[in-house]
Amino acid sequence: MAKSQAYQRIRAEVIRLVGLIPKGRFTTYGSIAVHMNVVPRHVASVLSKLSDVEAAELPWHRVLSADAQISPRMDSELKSTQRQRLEAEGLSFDAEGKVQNADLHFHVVGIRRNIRWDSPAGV
DNA sequence: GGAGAGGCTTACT
DNA sequence: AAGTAAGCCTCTC
Repeated sequence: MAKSQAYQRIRAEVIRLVGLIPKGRFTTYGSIAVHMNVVPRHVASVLSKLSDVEAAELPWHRVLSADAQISPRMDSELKSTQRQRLEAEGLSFDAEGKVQNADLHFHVVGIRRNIRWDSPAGV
């Protein structure tokens, strides 16, 4: 029995969902959180507390913040790593660290809440 | 057992 | 439009 079954469940789901993200796509903490019916912070916390093995195997870099940006609170090294990995997968980043064509590369995690990128008009 | 913090989000000011 | 404040639930000290 784990310390908290809830957290175990959450972590397992996060891992699974993140692992399901296809290459060249991304999703957001909020999307995952909503999908699991948890708060976004949990998703972030889970990712930050992942095991080394999981962090190495899991494409956590495909998880971005709500605005399709790399989380600014993240460690500097991780931020650059994340960006490099995403670029390596074919994603493009703006000078601000925003994903270009976010709506095109967004991976829907089961459900989708009302994603409000700045310009849905482009679609 | 209580208090602080956590890779976010949303809403109001 | 940008910045500040509160919220969510769980973990860790």
